[in-house]
Parts: sequence; structure tokens; C-alpha cells
Amino acid sequence: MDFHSLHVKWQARWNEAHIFEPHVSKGDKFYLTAAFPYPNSPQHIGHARTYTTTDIYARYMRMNGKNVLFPMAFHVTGTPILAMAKRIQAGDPELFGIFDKIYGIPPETTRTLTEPKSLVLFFSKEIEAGMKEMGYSIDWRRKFYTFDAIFNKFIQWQFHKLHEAGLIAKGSHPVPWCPADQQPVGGHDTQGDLDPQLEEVTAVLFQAGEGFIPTITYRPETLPGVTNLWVNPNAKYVLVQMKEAAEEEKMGKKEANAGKKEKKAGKKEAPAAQKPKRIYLTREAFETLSHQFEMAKIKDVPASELLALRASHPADGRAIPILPASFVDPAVGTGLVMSVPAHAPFDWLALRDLHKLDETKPIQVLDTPGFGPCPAGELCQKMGVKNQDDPKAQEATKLLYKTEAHSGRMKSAPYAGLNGIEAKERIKADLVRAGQALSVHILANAPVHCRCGALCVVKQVKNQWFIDYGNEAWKAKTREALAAMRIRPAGLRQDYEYTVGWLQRKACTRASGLGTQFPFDETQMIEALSDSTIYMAFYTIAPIVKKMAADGGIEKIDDQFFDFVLLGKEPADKKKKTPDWDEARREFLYWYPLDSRHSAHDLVHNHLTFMIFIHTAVFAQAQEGADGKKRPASSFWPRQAVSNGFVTMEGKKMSKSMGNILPLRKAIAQYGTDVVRFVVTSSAELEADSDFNQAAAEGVISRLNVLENYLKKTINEKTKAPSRSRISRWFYSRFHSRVRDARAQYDEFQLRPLAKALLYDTVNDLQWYSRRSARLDLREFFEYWALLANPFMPHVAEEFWEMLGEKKAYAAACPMAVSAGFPSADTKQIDPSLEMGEQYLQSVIEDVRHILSLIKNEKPASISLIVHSSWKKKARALVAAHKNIKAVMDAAKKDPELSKRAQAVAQLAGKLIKNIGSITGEALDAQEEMDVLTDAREFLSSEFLGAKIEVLREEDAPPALAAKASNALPGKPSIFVSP
RNA sequence: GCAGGGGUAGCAAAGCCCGGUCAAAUGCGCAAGGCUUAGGACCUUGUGUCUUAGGACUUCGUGGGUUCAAAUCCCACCCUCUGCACCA
Repeated sequence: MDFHSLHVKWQARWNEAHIFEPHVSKGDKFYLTAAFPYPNSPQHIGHARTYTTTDIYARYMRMNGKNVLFPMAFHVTGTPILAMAKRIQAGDPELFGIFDKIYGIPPETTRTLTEPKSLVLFFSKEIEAGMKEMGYSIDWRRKFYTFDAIFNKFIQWQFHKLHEAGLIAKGSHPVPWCPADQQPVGGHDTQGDLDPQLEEVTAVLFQAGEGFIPTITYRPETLPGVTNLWVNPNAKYVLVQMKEAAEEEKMGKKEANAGKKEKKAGKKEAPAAQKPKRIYLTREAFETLSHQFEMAKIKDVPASELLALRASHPADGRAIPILPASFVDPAVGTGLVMSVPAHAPFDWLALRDLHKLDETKPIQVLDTPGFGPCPAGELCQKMGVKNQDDPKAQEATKLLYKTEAHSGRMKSAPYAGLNGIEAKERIKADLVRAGQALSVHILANAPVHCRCGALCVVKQVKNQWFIDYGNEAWKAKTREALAAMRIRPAGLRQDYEYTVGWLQRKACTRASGLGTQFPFDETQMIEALSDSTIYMAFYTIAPIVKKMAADGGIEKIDDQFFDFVLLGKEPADKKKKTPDWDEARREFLYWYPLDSRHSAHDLVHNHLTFMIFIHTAVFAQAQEGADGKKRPASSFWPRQAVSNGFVTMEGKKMSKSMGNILPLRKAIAQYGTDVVRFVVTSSAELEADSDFNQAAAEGVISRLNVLENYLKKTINEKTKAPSRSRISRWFYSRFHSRVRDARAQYDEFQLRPLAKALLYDTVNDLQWYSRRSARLDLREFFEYWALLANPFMPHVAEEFWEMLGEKKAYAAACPMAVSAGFPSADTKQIDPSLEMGEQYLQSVIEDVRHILSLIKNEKPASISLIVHSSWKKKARALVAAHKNIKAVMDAAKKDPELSKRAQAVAQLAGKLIKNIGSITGEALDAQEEMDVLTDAREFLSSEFLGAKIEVLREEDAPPALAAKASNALPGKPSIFVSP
């Protein structure tokens, strides 16, 4: 079978039959979507996992008789595509290299993609072609791009709804920022694709000279222990005037939260006590922080001038000296540092280096078991840290911080008794409230450089718009929706719950990017995670809207249209309605709610949770509509969210820098569609990362070849299969258990165990079967198997299905597997005793082998297998029930057959009880064991190179073997080998 | 720091919820044999240690505990991965 061309043949037939283009009908619908792709590069096998998982589910549901809709579109919103186009325009050699080497896109083609639109078109075509080659059962009639004018209308409608609900807010917001490009930076904008990490820290204000000295610290709880401040004697300082922070603004008519407790967002707002101040900074810090605070330079201040000042402690006003220290980096924080020698190794070391430890006595703040009054000093001495430039100082700092955070106790009021972590939060809050500290944002992983080369800073963006996910009433609704949803993998539910609780305001606009203009501020674009929350609703009406726009112009599609179609609100002017409106409403009502939403698990914490949020908000306004039918808002909420892990390549994470990205279409060309589908989805549990490797792919191919060979033999068989042998019945018993389990496995996305059963275990069984029997009876197996594997490997399944010709064993004539029903197991064929018998036979073979290897005899003349006397099974049952020798003997007395050989029973029971763990299950009785062994005599003989096989009962054993025979146990015949 | 996941034989990975049938599925790798002109593919067997009769012993991150019995339950500790937002 040619795995490389199979998909062409079958995809043509499916398309001819329009199988994946469903229509509104009376039947049960099933509507599922997967997160649409972002076309800024071709897709690789990693992308294929989510889509294949979705497609398997779609095909499975189709086989269950559902009218299945699986649409697809392209997400082009945001800045990465712009950034990519810009890099191409600039001729970025790294990018050209990646496209050329990894994806095989020649530079002359790349060079043409300088326009965002042409870039989007190029890659979306590529991605669409890949999805088609993968055989995804997608209804392509519904395709759109998120920059399409009709989609923009839809998203603007969505924001009008959120606004009406009072869920849009405006304010200021810190973002990672490139001062050169004058725009926010994300991971795709930085050198080395470094994701800038925002972190909030506290800057404590010490009054000194003409203003305040702000010192940034991770440990505000050590404030009482401050003995001095540090200034870098070689840095250049300035005095600046800070201005009032801009006020926050709240949008919307309804205050869902009104009257309740104070806003959580409080930490972002400037506290009343924080009056405009003058502060000292290094020049570098002034430069950096001016993006975050409005301030103006008053004058330069030499370090020497600062060193001559004394500061006053914010808590008790005591005078604090200002000393020089080399470890203070002028570019980090404010360029000024507070010194807590008792708890900060750097501070203690710097004081020691200055020989000032005597006059500047460390002040203990936290009491920690194992440490005395000056933990930092004690630790430095213990670790032998030489001075403030010794790398070990960093190590000591980390260690001490960790220890004191948990087991340190604050010594003095009002924080006495708290540990480091608790005290830190309290003191920080108290200081900020009292205006004695500033809340400052820094980049935790600084330095981060923009692609343009500039050093990134934190900018406080004004006029930023938010979706207010912090709204408690909304959260409650969302929790309700979440509780009603099926979440797979189930363990992720608490992640969703955590996310719902943790989400606050989410910036929903940006100054640049593709997508939809923000309706309340034309200078802003809606960002990518905010325009992809409810688009599943748009798919249902996309073809109609497209047609309407083509016929009557885009203006016809307005808020009233969406209000009617999605919410059932009649327009004020009834004449506005056209038949298209009603058709759209019908489509929407038929397909919604969304039955299943699929993505990779990185979207759980944002997109998938947003989806639930926005659904509850927008459909809260759902109305009855003209037909008068009641439709509660909850009937539009999504029913299920499924997320899967990523794909690694040969055990390693795929990355551009490692060059180990396998483009999807290349993988298809190399291994064939169904092989890729299979490996990508089934080499790990849903929640884990799966691995794509050549060995696995080739393993799948070779097993498919094995199956195909058996299939060819099967269809060439002229004569009818005789009545089924024991081993045939064993094979079908095993197989039908697998068929029986398959349904639940598909339902639960247990694709790995399912795949293992379907291909690996089944092929192993097949091989055992063919070893045990010259004549195979496989027609029924293949008819089932083709349908069972159909969701996974639809092209191979079709090919097998076709090869089988007229179906006999299972299915009513169905021209293609794609529209066949999902098979049900013939449970009558499942017989545990057959499987036990075969297991018994296998263990006998194993034992004989073991013996032969021990006695170093490969070719014995004869092997006697002696089956236990039937009373032994009775005794075994008693042991299993009582697990105690005395109780067993008591029970044995009541049984005439056992009581007359009490001694033998006691001996046997003693033996069995030693291995009590191994006798919990059922066992074959003596006759069944005889049957199995007798049936397999010929087979056993051939396994042991022609040895004569003798099967006996214990009581029939000749005197010479009597001693040996008495060792026979249920499940374990006595074995005697004659050389 | 907060939240979540994980540590099982050479590697990957199941088992853990519901303790015994667990020296622990399965795949890869490795070794031997078969087939073959040869290689590949395929098939068989083996792959913790010891063992000339199917046995014994030691193993599932570390240390304790519960139990007749622990990879599985409880406690503590160590290590590790992921996410923490305006980024798709």
C-alpha cells in the first residue's frame, strides 16, 4: 500500500460527496472547533496535534450518527505578522535562513512577503493545503480571516455588548516597552525571542537633602534593620520632580460591583498619601523610570554630595548615614540601595569592606532558628565569602532569603511573630498606603533588547482599555458556566477555576496590529486574545454574511443584525429584516452551543478561560426571539473544552534555533498522512507532550504492512472459514473486548491506550494467533478493524474497507468508511476463560523454557505436563477466601473430599499461603487445563523442536512420576522433561 | 513567591485513584537465533542479580509510618518541568 498517495484518492471521493459540508437538518448536531492558526509561518507537526485530535473526535462523532460541523479560519490579529513582514523587508538573514533551511521556502519567495497581507495569504494557503492533506474533515465554506470587514463588524458588536454590560474599563497600565520604536514589546519583538517579564517591586522612600531617596528592595520586611544607604561613588545622580499620577477611569453604565468591598485593582492606583515628591536617582534610573512616572529633572547631583547627606528612617525618623558601595549598579532599580547588614550578605560585606562594622551596628529584624543576632554576617563567615565582589555573596543572599522567608520570625511590633513572607506583604502595603514607598515595575529578566537594538523598559501606558475580568458578578457567572462544562483532561478543571479567580483587568487594545478597530477609540486596535473569544458563533453564519455583504454591501451588516441573529432581539424597524436574517438565525440556533472546543494546553490560562467569560457576558442578553421559544443564556455556553500537550521532535522541544522543526507537509511527504496523524496523537496521553520520532513512524508503517498482508490473504481466501477453533475464539474474545472499550476511549480522548490496543496489541495478538494456527479466520476482524481505526487513520481505513469488497460479518453495505456507523462489540464472543486458558498455556511454555535453559537442554525427547487433582482447586479457593491456614483447615473439615486428605491439604495450603498475593483471581479447573493443553499438543511439540508432549492428570501419573506429579498446582502443572 | 504537573528498569512510558495476579504492560535500544547471497525488513527468544528443574534475592526520587502484604495509602524531605497576562 502506498501511504504517500492514499490521501489523494480518498480525499477526492469525500469532497465529491460533500461529506464535510453539513446542513441544518433534523438530526442530532455536533459542533466542534479548534483554535484557528496564526499564519505567520508554515505549520509544523506540533500544530497537527490539536487539529488531528479534533478531527479524530469529529470523525468519531460522525460515525455515531451526528451531523458534525468542524469549521476553520485564520487568526491574523495583532503584531507578530507585522513584525514578521518588517523583518522580511529589512532582509533579516536569520529569518530568511529559517524559512529556507527549515521550511524550504526559497529566499526569492520570502522576499515577496513584505506586505502583511501577502504574507498572511501565502502562509494561510500553505496551512490550508497542509490541513487538507491531513484529511481533516473541515467545512471550508466557512473560512474567514480576522481582518475581514464582516468579521470586524462582528467583533465590534461583541465589544458593544461588553460595553453595555459595563465590562470595559480604561486606565493606565505598565507594559514592556521599546523607547526607540515607541511601542510595547512582546516575545516576538525581542532579540532571542526573550519574553519580557514584568515584576512589581517596592521602592522605600527615605527623606534626605532636598527630597527623598528611593531604594528598591525585594525585602521590605527588613526595613526596621536599615543602618545606612548605599550610593555608587562613581555614578552620576540627579534630583527630579515627580508629578501626579493620572487618574483611573471606569467605563460603562452599570457598576456590577457597586457598593461591594473596595476594588481589588487598588494596588495599581496611586494612593492619596502619595503626593508629588522630589527624588534622587541615577541618570540611568531617571531615563528608565521616566517611562513609568512623569517626572522632570531639577539638577545634577554628584555622588559626593549624596554621600555627605544623612537620610531619615521612614518608621522612626532616626538619622541614617549614606555610604559608598561598588556593588550598587547605577542601571538597576533607582541606583540607590538600602542597607540591612543583619539580613543582607551584600550589605554586611560592604560594611566590612569599609571597616565600618563597628560604628554601624547591624540591627536584627528577624529571629531564625540556627542563626544568632546577625544572620548575614554569620552566614558569610561560615561560607567564607571574601568580599562584596565574591560570587558566593549571591549564593548566600539566596539561601538566607529563602530561610528567613519561611522560618524567620519578626522580632518587634507591630509585625512581631510573622514570618518573612507574611511581614513582607504587610509592610509593603503599609508603606505604600502611608506614601512612604512607591510601587515600581521592573523587567525581572533584564536586560531585554528589542530587535532594533534598544534596551527595553517598563512604560506606564495611558488611555489603556481593558476588559474587566475582575468583575465579581461576571466571575460568578463564569464559574457557573465552567461548572456545567466537561473539561478534558479532567484534572485541568482546577486550572480553569484558578484562572477565573485570578484574572483581573486584561488590556484589550493596542496601538498597532492587524484586526479590528476598537469601537470606542479609533486610534486603537483590538488585540488578539480579545477578538478570538466568541468567533465560534461567527462560523455558523459566515457563508450567509459573506453572501449578504457581496449582495448588499457591508453596511447592511450592523449591530441590529447580530442582535437579531445571535440574541434574538427584533430590530426596531421590522422592515430591515430580510430572509437572510432568518436563515442566519436558524443556522446559529441549530449549531449553537459549541459542543467541543479544542486547543493546546497553553491556552487554558487565557484563551479558553476568556471564551467562557465572554460567552456568559454576551449571551446574558439572549432573548426569546420571534418564535417565542425560551432560550436561557446558559443554553449558549460552550459544553466542553479539550486541551492537549505539545509535540516534541525525537524527544526534544522543537525550536527555530535548534533547527529541529519538522514542517507538517514535509512529514506527510515522508511518512504519509495517516502515519503522521497516528504518531502525533497517540504517542502520549492527552495532557502529556507526545513525541514524533522516526522509529515510531516506521513502527506504525511496518505494523500497517503486517495488517495489509493478512488482509490480502483474507480476501483471497476462496473457501469459507470452518467453525472456529479454540485459538480463533481466543483471538475474537480479545478483539471484541477491545472493540467494547474503544467507545469510552474515544469519548474520553484516551488516544494513547486506544492506539496501543488498536495497532500494537492487536498486531501482537495476530502474530500469536498465526503462530498457533495455520488457518486464520480474519474477515470479521478486518471489517471491524477498518471502522474502529477509521477516526485515526481514515485513508487506510477506506482502502481496507474497499479491499474487503462485499461485507459479510459486520456492516451493512456502506460505500465508504467515512459514513459508516461506529461498530459495537459482539460481547457474546468475549469469554474470559479462553483468555485465561491461553495465558495458562503461555505460562506453561515459559516455565518449560526456563527449565530447559537451566538444564541446558534445547531439544528434549519428551515433555510431560501433569495437571493438578481437582481437590486442589477447592483447597485453593479456601486459601483465597480465608488467607489464614487455621481457617482454611477448619473449612476443609466440612468438605468430605478435603477432610479425608487433611495432611495434604495442610501442606498445600501452607505452600499457597506463602504466595497469597498470587491467588486472588479466578483459576481454571482441572478439566479446562486438560482441554487447553491437549488442544495445544501439536503446537507445543513444534515450539519445543518436535518433543513428544504428554498431558496427564495427577491421579493418572505413572508411579515413576508420582512424586513429581504431586507438585501440580492449579494454574501450574507439574512439568517433567525427559532428555 | 503563587498555582499546577512530574520523578518507575539503558531510554521513552503505563501502572498509583480502587494495596495482593508487579521483577512491573508496551515501544525503542541492545544481544542471540531463524529467514536471506548479504544487508534491511520480518519472525522467535532473551535483556535487575544469582541459579544444572520452573526457585531465591534486591529494585519503582530519599527517609519514616500504616498493613499479613506498598510502585500503589499516610507524613516529611530532595530534585525537576510548566504557567504567572496584555503575548499569539
